[in-house]
Amino acid sequence: MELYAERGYESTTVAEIAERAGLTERTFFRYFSDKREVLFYGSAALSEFLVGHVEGAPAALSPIEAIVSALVAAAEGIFAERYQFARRRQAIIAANGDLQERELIKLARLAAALAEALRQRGVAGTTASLAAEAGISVFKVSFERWVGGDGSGDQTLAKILRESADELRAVTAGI
Amino acid sequence: MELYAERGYESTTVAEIAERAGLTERTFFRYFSDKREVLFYGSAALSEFLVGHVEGAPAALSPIEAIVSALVAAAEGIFAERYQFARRRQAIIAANGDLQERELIKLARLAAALAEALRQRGVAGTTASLAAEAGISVFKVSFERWVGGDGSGDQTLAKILRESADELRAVTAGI
DNA sequence: GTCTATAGTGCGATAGAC
DNA sequence: GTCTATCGCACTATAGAC
Repeated sequence: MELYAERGYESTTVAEIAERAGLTERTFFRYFSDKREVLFYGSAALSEFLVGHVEGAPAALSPIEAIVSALVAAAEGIFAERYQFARRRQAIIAANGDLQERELIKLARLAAALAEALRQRGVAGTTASLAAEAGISVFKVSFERWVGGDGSGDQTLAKILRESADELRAVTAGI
Repeated sequence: MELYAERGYESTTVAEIAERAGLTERTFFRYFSDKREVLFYGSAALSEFLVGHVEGAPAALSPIEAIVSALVAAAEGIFAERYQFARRRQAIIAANGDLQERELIKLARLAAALAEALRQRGVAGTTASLAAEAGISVFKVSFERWVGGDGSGDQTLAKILRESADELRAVTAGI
């Protein structure tokens, strides 16, 4: 992140990253399948966190409620104390198309994992996919608003998530 | 597409594509910014089609209705007569992660363009983003169901889109 | 059209941990 | 003595500079 922030993602070579880390290039590629992946280290943990919450959600919760409550839990338990980190990381990603692509596929895989967790709760296939995709849409829009703020971080991600979820309901009510 | 289908995306080189097309490698890269882009030739036209429909939609339509009706128009005007092509193309993309990433960023940019078209209609920023993202979610889920069918194509994409949009409304009503 | 930097892979050697 | 992490090196293809 230091190097990507200093000189940009594209003009940073893997050799430079490896050198600063005191390793060889070959070892970098042992840990990270490619040059982008190093920025997405925490995504597996986030996925497990969210899937666990959906699995453990009260049976009374509707599919979309299970998803949104998992997202809110992550906002409070994971993201709340990482505001500055999230802003720095997002600025790097926003500056490069390849990194945006990687971010999008991580979110898509997350949606797929959440849909599968819903199916385990007995939710029908298409319903599960739509609830998960809608939840990720809420997350994307909310996260952008959160890190795109003035830097004070006074609006919590959890609050923005709840507002956006409400607004999605209002928006789709018109179908 | 022939080469990617025959031997897979990864084990096809740009040199081979250029050779079959009777061109040099250098010329391939003049037309396509990278090896993946050649599979996404039509995406600009699709974006213009959808944005045009949203811009020209009756003022009475709600944001989400404007999006869904544009998608249905594309299903009928563009995709309906390209079912086998869509299936072949999607099979190639489904077999490779890099291609999936490119597909996702195309859809994300499409969502951004649709959101912007809604803002031109006077829709508030967050509402526009959520309506566009929700619309693209419906499209993704619907398109997968369409090309993932038994190959008969008896279910039209337009019909699946309408059903999925209805189901999204039902799903989000529970928020 | 020519040339070159860099990402990423395959394979084998080596060193250290337990 | 086995297992695992790092390293060294050769090699290819993409993609960009000129």
